[in-house]
Amino acid sequence: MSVSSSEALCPYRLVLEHVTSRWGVLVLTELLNRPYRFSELRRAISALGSRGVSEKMLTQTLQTLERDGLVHRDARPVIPPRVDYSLTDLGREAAEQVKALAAWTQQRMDEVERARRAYDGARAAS
Amino acid sequence: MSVSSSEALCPYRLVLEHVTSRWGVLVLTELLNRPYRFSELRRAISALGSRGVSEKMLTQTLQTLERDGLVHRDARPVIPPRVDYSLTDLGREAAEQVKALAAWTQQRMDEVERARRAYDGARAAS
DNA sequence: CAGTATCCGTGTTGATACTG
DNA sequence: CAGTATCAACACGGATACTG
Repeated sequence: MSVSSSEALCPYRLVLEHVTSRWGVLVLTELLNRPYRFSELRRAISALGSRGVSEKMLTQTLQTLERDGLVHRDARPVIPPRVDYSLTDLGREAAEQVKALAAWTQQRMDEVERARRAYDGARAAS
Repeated sequence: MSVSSSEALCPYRLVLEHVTSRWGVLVLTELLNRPYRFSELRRAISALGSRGVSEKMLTQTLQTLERDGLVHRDARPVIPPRVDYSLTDLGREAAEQVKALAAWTQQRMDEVERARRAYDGARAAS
């Protein structure tokens, strides 16, 4: 999943890729808790993922999600700059779906890992 | 999404990427209807997507999903070869989640497109 | 602080040709 | 039919440096 597949897919597939993209999932689920500022969000994601987001990727992800109407960007013209990101109503719906899928994945993780061991074991015995 | 991210993510993120990968979504939702043979599945996916799957990608996707215990592969030793793919119980659960997300995306597509036009319009007026 | 711009390595993708 | 193997192109992701 990539954030900005430039290819011509059916449009809904594109949105699906955005919300399930590497950082899209994490951004949406984090924002489900509360609004975040840019760097704050960056740190929050780095804290839970195996590795942090680059500024570039976070920017890109946020822009894509904003364009899709899932994330709201509130830029205040102050110094130093302050920008708050939050979910729109649409974004909240998406985030909840994604979170449900992620939750399912976590719940069933042990079954998946058992299946993997079985698969790998069978292959090693070739 | 990519099917086989080789990087070190938390393991559940990996499964999430598999099921939401470009072809993973389509394979799972197709198999939700009924079992398919390899080429049959290939044609079915090509029929609904904007573009077909390459044999390589379909193979890769199926292998990944099989390893995760989501897809069952039934290879009969006959000539010509015949291989049937179907969902496991685990795979059916995953497929239903994915389908729900995809369905949501389709339902809300018009809202997304309105948001996009608004976003692009605002940017064009710079 | 919140980005933008640029470069570059790498992985993923997809054609094509071939095999059992 | 159901794959495997190989190769080339390209997009993605990240590091770095810079800006308002």
